[in-house]
Amino acid sequence: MALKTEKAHGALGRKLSSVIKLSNAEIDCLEAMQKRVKAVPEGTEFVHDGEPYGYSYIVKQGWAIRFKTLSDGRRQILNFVLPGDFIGLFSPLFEVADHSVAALTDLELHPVEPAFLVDLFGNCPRLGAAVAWCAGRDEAILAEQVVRIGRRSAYERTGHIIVELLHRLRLVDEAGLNSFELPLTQEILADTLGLSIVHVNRTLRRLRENGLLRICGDRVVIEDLEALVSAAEFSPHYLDAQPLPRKTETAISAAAAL
Amino acid sequence: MALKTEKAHGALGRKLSSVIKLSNAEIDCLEAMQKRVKAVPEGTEFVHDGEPYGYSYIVKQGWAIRFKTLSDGRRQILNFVLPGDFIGLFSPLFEVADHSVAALTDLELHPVEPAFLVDLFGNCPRLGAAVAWCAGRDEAILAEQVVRIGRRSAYERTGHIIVELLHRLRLVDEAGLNSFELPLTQEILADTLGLSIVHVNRTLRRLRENGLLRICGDRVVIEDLEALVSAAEFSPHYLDAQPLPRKTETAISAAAAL
DNA sequence: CGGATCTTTGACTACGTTCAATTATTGTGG
DNA sequence: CCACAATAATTGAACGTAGTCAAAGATCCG
Repeated sequence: MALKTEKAHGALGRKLSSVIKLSNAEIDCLEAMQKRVKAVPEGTEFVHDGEPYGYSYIVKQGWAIRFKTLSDGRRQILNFVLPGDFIGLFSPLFEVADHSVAALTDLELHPVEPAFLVDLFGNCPRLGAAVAWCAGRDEAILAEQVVRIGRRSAYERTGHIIVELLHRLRLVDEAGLNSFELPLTQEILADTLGLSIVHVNRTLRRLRENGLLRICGDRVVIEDLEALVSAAEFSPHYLDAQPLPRKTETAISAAAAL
Repeated sequence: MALKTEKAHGALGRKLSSVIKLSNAEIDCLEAMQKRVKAVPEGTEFVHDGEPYGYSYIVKQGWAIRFKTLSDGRRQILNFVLPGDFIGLFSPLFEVADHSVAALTDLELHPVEPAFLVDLFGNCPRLGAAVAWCAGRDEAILAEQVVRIGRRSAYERTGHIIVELLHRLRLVDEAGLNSFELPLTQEILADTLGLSIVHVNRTLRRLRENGLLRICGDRVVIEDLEALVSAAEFSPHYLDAQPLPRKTETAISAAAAL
């Protein structure tokens, strides 16, 4: 069973490892949760606002967007869904989806049964807590998206999201030290940042001219991370990625012992 | 025990009743969760961004805001916290808070022990599911906030949040048919909607002149709800407030039986 | 009553949008 | 492998929504 301690167990495993030290039983459980694989081709909208959500998913590989569309076509992207992220974790609790989800790249998903999640909290409470941590972190990311759009300038917004993506991708081993694959058009970036395409283009140019970052093809290269962090006033603490507080760990273990 | 079916059990009870039919055992549990009461005077910031969160709370009475502040003083309010809402439900899972919370009015809170929440899912899974539903709904509200700020005009934004508040307050019996108490200055509204105070003022005037709504003192009166909903392109489905899907109910009951 | 906070309005500014056209880039079929 | 269509990126010019600055009323509250 030595293999089980060998890292991996997917992007989700890497993410959760930053929060709890996974036991063998928990690794088994995590693997059971990621048995099935479903492929979704690039461009597919596979969750539709206002329609039943269907499954919860874990993203094994690829990028997706959660978004809403207004009647006149305006679109707002809520956030990016990256490897190791959940999609629709709470969806079994709702009649219909409150947003749509589409694949930005070819996707590989692990469908997760609602019943499996329910059992998780009973059978594997530390893992359940770690999954709840994911939900809390996703909400923190969404909260930061509100601040980004509501109170930051276009220049700050654009820099800020790039640094956020760097941090999130690093956590699942999908980013280099200061560069990563960015499978986004400027239109997608615009709909994420609440800007027009034209203005995103001009803002990226400014960031490039100032020597902060460069986008070539599908790749971002951060030329001066320190300056970028400072220009965007980026603080990573909302992304957490630290072990659960000890108090909480003990409370969970106590509950498990009952 | 007839009294237990008599409605009430606080704003949270009213909210959860729309999702699950509460059994007597669940009502007992809900009451146990709301034994302690803590008063917080108007204006107090009682959760601080970057500092340990402390407790989770249930709001018994009053309004609060969750917000973030940038270094130069710009502030963005994430959302309003109303009676029956949770504050910091996930906070035990994080080292520090990713936002601040302040009382807009005098507040009465029920502090909730993390351990209590952990036990909840084991002892009272339907109630646990209902609490999870609250978390999912809060995320949906935050998602709508992103769309509001990112892709709606000032006029739409302002109308939209008023209708949202009407719906949310109705669910906990805090709103009349088309009016409610609104303990907000225009500055608070501005920081919520990502606008300047001056522009909020002008936008409210336009809404008034168009006969959609009127704010007098601490009260909003919606003069023409239909027109307001249409102008703001408001769709209430993200606020859900429907019974849990049957499939999910059965999955939860099955887990409980083990 | 008087200070503080909040609201309201005007004038000016600016950040970001819209419209339009040009130039890559990408993907596809002949 | 190239031609062509489609998509994406880039740039310019004009416009408009919303921000800033400033000052005058209104309201609240001790």
